[in-house]
Amino acid sequence: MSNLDISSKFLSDLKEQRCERCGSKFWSLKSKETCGEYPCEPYSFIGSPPIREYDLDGFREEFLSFFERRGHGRVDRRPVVARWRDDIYLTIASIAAFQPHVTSGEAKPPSNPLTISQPCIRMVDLDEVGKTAKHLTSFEMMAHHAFNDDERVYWIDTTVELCQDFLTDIGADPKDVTYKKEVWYGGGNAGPCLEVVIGGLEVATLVFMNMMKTEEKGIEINGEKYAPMGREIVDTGYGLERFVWLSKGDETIYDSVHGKMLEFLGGRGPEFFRIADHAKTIAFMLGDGLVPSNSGAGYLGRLLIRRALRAIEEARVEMPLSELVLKQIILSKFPELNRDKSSIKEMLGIEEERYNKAKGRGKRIVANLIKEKKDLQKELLTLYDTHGIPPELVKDEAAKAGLKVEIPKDFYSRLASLKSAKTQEGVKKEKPEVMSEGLYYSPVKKFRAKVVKVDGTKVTLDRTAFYPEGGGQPSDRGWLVFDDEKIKVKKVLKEDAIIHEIAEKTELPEEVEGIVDWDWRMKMSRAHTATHIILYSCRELFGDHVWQMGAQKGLISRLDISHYKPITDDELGRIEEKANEVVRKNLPVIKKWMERNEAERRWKRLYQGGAVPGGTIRVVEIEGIDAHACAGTHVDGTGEIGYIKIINTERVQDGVIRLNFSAGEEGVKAARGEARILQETANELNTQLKHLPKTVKRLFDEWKERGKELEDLRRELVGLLSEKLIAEGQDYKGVKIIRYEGSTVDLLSQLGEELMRREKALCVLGAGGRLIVATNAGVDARVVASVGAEILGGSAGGKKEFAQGGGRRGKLEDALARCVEEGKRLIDGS
RNA sequence: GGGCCGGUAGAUCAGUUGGUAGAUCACUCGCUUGGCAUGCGAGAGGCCUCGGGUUCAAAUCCCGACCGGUCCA
Repeated sequence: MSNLDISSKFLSDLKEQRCERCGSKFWSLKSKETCGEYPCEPYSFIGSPPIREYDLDGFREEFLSFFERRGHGRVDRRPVVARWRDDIYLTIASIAAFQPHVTSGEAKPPSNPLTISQPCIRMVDLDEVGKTAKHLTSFEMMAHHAFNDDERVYWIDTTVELCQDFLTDIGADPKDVTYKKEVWYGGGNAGPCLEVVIGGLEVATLVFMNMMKTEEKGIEINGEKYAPMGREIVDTGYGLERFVWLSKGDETIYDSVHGKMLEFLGGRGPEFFRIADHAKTIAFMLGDGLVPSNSGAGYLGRLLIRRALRAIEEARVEMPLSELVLKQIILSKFPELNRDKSSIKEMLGIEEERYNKAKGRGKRIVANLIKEKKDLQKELLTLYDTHGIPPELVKDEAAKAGLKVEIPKDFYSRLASLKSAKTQEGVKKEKPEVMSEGLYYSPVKKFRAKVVKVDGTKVTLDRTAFYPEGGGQPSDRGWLVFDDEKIKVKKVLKEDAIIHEIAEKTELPEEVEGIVDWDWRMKMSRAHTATHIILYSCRELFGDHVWQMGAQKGLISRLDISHYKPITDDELGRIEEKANEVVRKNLPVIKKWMERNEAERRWKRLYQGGAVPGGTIRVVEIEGIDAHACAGTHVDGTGEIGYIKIINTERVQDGVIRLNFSAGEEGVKAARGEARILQETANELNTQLKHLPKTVKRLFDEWKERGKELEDLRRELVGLLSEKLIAEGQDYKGVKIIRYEGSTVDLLSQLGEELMRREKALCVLGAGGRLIVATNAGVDARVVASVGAEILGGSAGGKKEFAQGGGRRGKLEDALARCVEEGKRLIDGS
């Protein structure tokens, strides 16, 4: 039997049949011509529901308690933002909550078997929402999972029986149920599956995961190869919303699921369906701490928000998006979504404002293009790609100007192909096992170790107290000591093993002594613990949407947090104060290894630094504050940090703010450095530190005032000079020849201008290494200026009536004389 | 994480092959009117984001930083 076959005692009691329409294999109690699923068969449940009527909360509880009674442990939902994964942004299925660590066998499941109702978000069908009767961007996937390892829980038989029992339990006629065989794959796993169909609607999928992706020989599914993984996992998915729809028999799933919301919106139809759907998905995203952004997971949030705003416009609903999202939060009855309500409201307000601005900007850009008579048709793609202007808007604006623009049917797919050509290969995975024994989590400053391997300057030891680079923490430094030698360890990396990079190539004895640069280590440890503290301070101040988005420790460290607006100077001060308060309390910092699922149960905000490998994870807890999954080195009490100085903040992306800071003596140094710069500035201006801002403002104002005065004076001088120069200038064949050496080019150009207004003249003006030729006598000023500039060792150019030039050598006086000569020659010739 | 745009007056934007920084709206003052909408005239308002380079000369060209917009995964 192949890994893709299904056999079950339960199914053998049913009739095995083949669909006349689509050809797929299926089982059911009674004989049927088709597999029963739409479009082979129409939705027969509409108007005549085949099960008892339920609402969302009622059905969810019915499901979970049914499986609880059948020995399944009930497990809390995970957030829709999949922070424990580095391959997906959003939770797209219930099994995603247990991938990859539980499915791979590394970590124990929180319960086995278990049942869960997991809110999921899928963006793939975004365009279908509202257009069809059944597509949603967010839904709850209810499931019963069994992980068959050393002990066998259950496999195909029990799964199908449980399913059938449950369906009967909620009032379905067993004869109405068909099980259709398919092949399932996703998230690196694959296996056969049964689609459970009632009334034409697929309400559940029972997946029997028994294979995983492989590079070697295997069965090919959708272009990828899969081989048996030696573990069997029951992965079921029951669509909560679909069951509720089935139970009500409404025309669309939106009527059944979003009835109250549609009432609140006061309308029905594709736009209203879309608003209801998107508002709920946004509620889950933001409620689970996603901050809208121009990149990363946050972009998916913004995308949905913009779609929702467009739908609101189309439906002419006169309500701000934030109100609709908050309404969905209330209707969904998930209390945890409510926690950061004021931030959610504010974020949506900001996003709405941003959208309106972008729209206004879009209109102006299109208007400009129309004015320039550009081919809008050709610009559609660029306009959307670089400015985010939807083609519909271009069409509307063009229509207002009486122009016709056609939106190509394949617009979005063309855009996609434009992109996919550029997408790069995925990042390769690292994380091999550590071969050397790591001593770096104990306070070991000196150790003896055997030399295992030397490859140039790369040394591997059987044990080491050097912390290897990782988790945003730079590696330890130190020395290897043997005989009479002491060699510097520059860097330590974790590759196959822990590699020590030493300063020079050398012969090493069998055994060496390692000395860790403890001063450096302590600096890094202080910085690392400080990072955790600052993150906590930010969350306390701003709210639950604050997560760590990245960090790098060093003498100057940085912490990136998710937050939707810039941090003010005042807030920065408060973060710093709060962080130092934690330092002063000298709270214990507890590090311990824990089973992943136990740690996850205990702390909800473990994964700040991103996905963490392994079934056992290291947890760093600052007592009474917070705990993170973290592999870095830390101080034992927050008091050891001494002092935290936040240097500044910067915006990394929309929704991500970077805080630069220093800890301990480095913090003091940073603070003193700032003070010194200020003091030097004050000294330079000959003022006291406290008067610095006032003085700088006064000086800057004065400087501007001086500029204006200078301009006035120049104007007066130009008036006087031009009179004088005209009087003194010599006449040459009806052209006044004026030659003058002045102080600045600015003055001379104005002077030239003025003289042109007053006289028919040839003006040759010079200042420093530069000269200006202005004339209205019909000769080319550029030629005249070039001749002069040549003498100065440079060149000249400009307009026919007004040229400039200059150089670095030679005498200005000679150049001017030569210009006059050349000017006269040209006048002769004209 | 990657790509594409942009940064000039309070706002929106022009700025020709490098050669004297502009328009429109808003603002201030004056005139027009019984008053308002308006109309006419004048004026004020610019480290052209910052730093470096090329050049006789950079808002303009090159490199870098900072800030902003936008699309995709």
